Parts: sequence; structure tokens; C-alpha cells
Amino acid sequence: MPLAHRVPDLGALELLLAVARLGSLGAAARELGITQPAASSRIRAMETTLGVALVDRSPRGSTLTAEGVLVTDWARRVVEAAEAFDAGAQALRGRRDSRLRVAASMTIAEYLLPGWLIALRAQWPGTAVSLQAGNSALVARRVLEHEADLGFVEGVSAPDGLSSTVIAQDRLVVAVAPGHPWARRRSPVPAAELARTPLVLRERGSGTRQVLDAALAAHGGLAAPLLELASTTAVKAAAVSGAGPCVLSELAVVDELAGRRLIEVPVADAVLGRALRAVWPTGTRPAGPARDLLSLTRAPAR
Amino acid sequence: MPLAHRVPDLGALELLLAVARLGSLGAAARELGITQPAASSRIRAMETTLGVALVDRSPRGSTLTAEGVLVTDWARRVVEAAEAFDAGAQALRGRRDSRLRVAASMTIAEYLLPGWLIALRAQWPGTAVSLQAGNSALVARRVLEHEADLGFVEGVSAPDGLSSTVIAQDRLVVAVAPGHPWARRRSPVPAAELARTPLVLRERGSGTRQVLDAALAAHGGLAAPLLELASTTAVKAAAVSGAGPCVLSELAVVDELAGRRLIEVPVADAVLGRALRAVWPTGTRPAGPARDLLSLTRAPAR
DNA sequence: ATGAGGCCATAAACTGAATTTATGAGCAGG
DNA sequence: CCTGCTCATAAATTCAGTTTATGGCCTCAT
Repeated sequence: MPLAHRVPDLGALELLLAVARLGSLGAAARELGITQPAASSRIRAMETTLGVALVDRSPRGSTLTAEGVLVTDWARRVVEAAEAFDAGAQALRGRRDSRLRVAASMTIAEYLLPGWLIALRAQWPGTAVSLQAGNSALVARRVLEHEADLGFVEGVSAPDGLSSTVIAQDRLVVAVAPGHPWARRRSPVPAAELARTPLVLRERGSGTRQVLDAALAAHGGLAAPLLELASTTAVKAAAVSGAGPCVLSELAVVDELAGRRLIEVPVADAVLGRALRAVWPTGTRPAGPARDLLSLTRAPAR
Repeated sequence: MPLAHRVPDLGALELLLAVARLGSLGAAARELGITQPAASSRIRAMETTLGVALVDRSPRGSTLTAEGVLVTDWARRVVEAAEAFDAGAQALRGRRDSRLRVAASMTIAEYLLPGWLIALRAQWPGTAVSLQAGNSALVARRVLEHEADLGFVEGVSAPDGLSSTVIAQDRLVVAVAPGHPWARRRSPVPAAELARTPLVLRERGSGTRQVLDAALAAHGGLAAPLLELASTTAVKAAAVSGAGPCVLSELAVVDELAGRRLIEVPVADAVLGRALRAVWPTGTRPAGPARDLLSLTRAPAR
């Protein structure tokens, strides 16, 4: 039952990617700092547990089989997720003495920041980053007190005393399980109907909840929630299992929408957009590493 | 340097998710079939290597710390990628005697199929699936010869002798590295300019190349390629490192676009869309597991 | 209050898997 | 025909994760 027994470990997946890239077991082994027999043995172990030949070995190198190409592509996605984990974890560990101290809202820290950190590392290696995640008020305070060099918040406007630039546009999405009646609607749901429908929501006080409250105030205000849950994950899980419609940041549900575990329900007459902003103390322009990071996050025309 | 030493293994990540969900080390251990001290030790090891406390332990259970929530969310993405890997790998191993034999083009097998398989497993557990990946001609042949119950191809029209339904709309995307002049263009690139620009492409004969050839035939035809590479991955890598513009399926570059390693360049006057189709022998309607899978893949209005 | 039952931590022995060292065999190219 | 690359095999070693066994802490119910 546990996944870990059926999926090769990260080291083996990384090795497979190196073999694919370098075309040789031995070269891949050298790159990863292990010996060639170890690499040979790991690849072989992988092939036996998967039941598929992955590489064609020859006296002048190894190339992937057709199945190997596919497996390698799937492996790449696992390794990329692990890289994002690593980038985030390093920032979380890095503390006060870091060259770049970042404070970010949960949503941004969770979905966007790891990617930025990977890009930052690629472009300016050696930048030590520390991350503090929390709500908008915490981010604002850290930046104002110069405990953070750069902050990231989602919200309609920037907190007092802070300059900001919009780096992306987020959007709240109404989503339901595929079996829900709204999943088959052709026309958008009127905001008033959304307002009077019991929803699966985060608890009062979350940023998402506040935006939703404001957007539906003109349409009669939010009905009593169907469920009030403490985390984005719990809200998603409830909605996927059919509890009812949920409202979450687009960033939080892209995967579920792509995998059709949730279906987006268009809404009419309500503005559910919100800006994602980088913020810094008014007066001081971001410089050094903060400026580098900012340049990576600027949203293009999309 | 190797990633595997800094990122906890999949078992530990899975354990962390179970702890988050169940609120207890012991309960999580039971679910994963290990003993409580083992779970305690793994979580502790994780905390020391990450340098961050992840769970608040108490005599009546364990809850995640603020950092723990973030780490768990990042871990979830790794585990989800591993689940996709597992689903794909199982289908690759499953052979002739499977209840559902699928043939799919590389792009679909790589990006879409694992998600479908996970959904299929969730909704109809115990369906044994076998997967054969290859080009359109191979998929068509397997389906015609009843070696596969269902096929998935990308292309303008369905192969002869096969019925089909469009399950999604794919699109070829022109993308460049952020430093490329086209990345800062405000106006779309005219098709004629694209046609006379040397591009980074897959080798002649690939589906992507064929669609591009057809689309640009009316605009002077493709210029000699800047680079001709054998795999989608190689094309992406070349484009990311600034070799020049590449043209790839939208599915292949969503991650790079989201992480701003590549920038999409809009193109005027050229139709770069193509349908993704499920195909089956004319006459026989998909039934049983094939029908179940088909129902999962039908594209909604998006 | 006091015992029962949940939770987690610690210690020591065990097990097994991954690794290294050492070696051999096949193929290309000077 | 030797040199240098490739990968495979075998045996010894090392190390990490696990289990078994125990103890402490807290809450709840008697």
C-alpha cells in the first residue's frame, strides 16, 4: 500500500535523469558522486521493480529505451517537485543573517515562491534566502520593521507605509466536484445565487474569505457556510469528495482543475480578482538580492 | 550536491502527510504499516535535516507547526508527482492480459495519462491498465488490430478506420528565454516572420513538426532549423538556455511558462491548434473500462 | 484522588539494502 | 594489438531504518 515501496527513491530518479542526459551510466555515477557499479545496480533494481527495461546498454554508452523515455519524463516531474521542496526548505531554515530575507503570505509561499527561489539560485548562485510565511498583517509588520527585505502579499491594496508593485493577478475560483449540478451548467452562476448558497470555506479571517465577503456584500452577503475548515487543503478535500462548492485561489486549484477532480464554475456579476503584490518600505527601493528576486517575479503580459 | 541528501525520502514525506491528516504520529504509523517509534524517529530526522520544527507534539496528539504546514504543502506536491509516476509505471508494466489496454501518443502519455489513471483508480479500483506509447501511426495500428481497447492521438483528423472524439484542444506555443528580444514584444509575431526565423525544433517526422510545417506552408514554409533535437526535453533545455525560439505543445511548456524560464510569444495569422482525440475501431463503441476511462477524459467547457 | 488508556520519547539490538572495492569482458580507434 | 572507454559481477562493508521493550506525561472517568 505505501507508495514508497513502488516508486524508486529520489536518488534513483535523479540518477536516471543523469543517465538520460549524459548517455552513460558511469558518467552519471561520477556526476552524482557514486561509483559506477552502484549506478549500474540502482538502475537495474529500478528496472526489476518497474518490470520494464529502461536503458539500452552498449559498450559505447547507454541510451534510453522507448519506455525509458516515458519513465524519465515522469521521473523529471517528481525531481522537479523535490527541487522546489528543497528550495523552500532551505529558505525556511535560513535565518537572520541571510542576505535576502523574504516574508510572504501562505498562498504565495506555497505555490509561487519555491519556483522563484529555484530561478534565483540559477541566476545568482549563492544567495542565501530566509523565508517567513504568515498572513498579510505579519508580512507588513516584518517589512516595516526591516526584519524582511521584501514582502509578498495578496490583497486589493498595499498596506500603509509600504510601496508595492503588482507581480501577478490572482483570482478566486468557485469549484465543485464533477458530480455536482453546477458542474454541468452552461451559464455562469449569478453572484446573488452564489451568495445564498452554503459553501465550503476557510475560517473567517483568512484572506480568501475576506475577498469573498467583500465581493458578495453587494449581493446580499455570504450565506452561512456549509463547512468552515482551517486549511486550504481541507477545503479542497471536502469539495473534491462532493461536500459542496468551494471558493479558493486559482493557484490552489489548478492541479485539481487540470485533473478534473474539480470543475470551475463561472460566476457572473462579481469581481473575484485580486492582485499579488511585492511590498517594501516606502522610500527605500529594493536593492541587491531583493532587486534580483523582484526582477524574476514581474508578471509578463499574458 | 545531489538532491536526495537534502530532501527527505518519499516514505518520510508520505508519513508527514499522514501525520498532518490524522493528527497523530502513532495513527500515521499504523496507516503506513510501521511502528510508532519508527514514525517518531523519521519525523525527528526530518526536522533535524531541515532545521525546522514541523509538528507540535502533545500527549493528546500532534499538530503541524506554521512551518510544518508549509513544508507539508510542498511535500504534497512531491508525493502527487510520485503517485503519477506510480500510476504510469504500473500501466507500463501491465501487459496483454489487462482489462484495459491503452495506446497513446508520447505527449498524451507523458502529461495527461497519469492523471487519468489516478482518477480511474479512484473511481473504479482494481482496473488493470496496460499502456503502449508511440507515434500516431503506432497507436492507430494497435487500435485497428484490437491490440488496444482505446487510443489517444494528437492530430487534425482521426486516422482512417477509427472513430474518435475530441477530448481536449492542444496548441503549439512559440516560446523564448526571458532574455530573447521576442520576450519583450508587445505585438504578436507575424506568421511570416516566424516562418523565416531559424527555430529550435524536434526532428522531421514528429507530430509537432508536421503541424508546424502545415501551419506555416502558406507563409513561405519553415526556415532551416537552428537546432534539430531528438526529444521534447532537449528542445526545452536548448530554448531555456537561450539558443533561440522553440515551438512545442502547450502541455510540454506550462511549467516553464509558469516559472518564467520561458516566455510565450503570441503569433498572428497562423493556426497552431490541434485536437487531442480518443480513438477506437469504427463500429465498436468503447465499453467497460474503456468507456470508464473515456468518461474521465472528456473535456469540459473551459 | 487514582487508575486506565491515550499519546510520544528513548535505548538497544537487529535487519537489510545500498555502497565500495576489486575484477572481468566487450567493443572502438589509433 | 594495445589503450581506453563502456558496463557487469562478486564479495565485503557500512549505515540507516526498523522493531522490541520500556518509561513518562497528560486526560478522562471512576
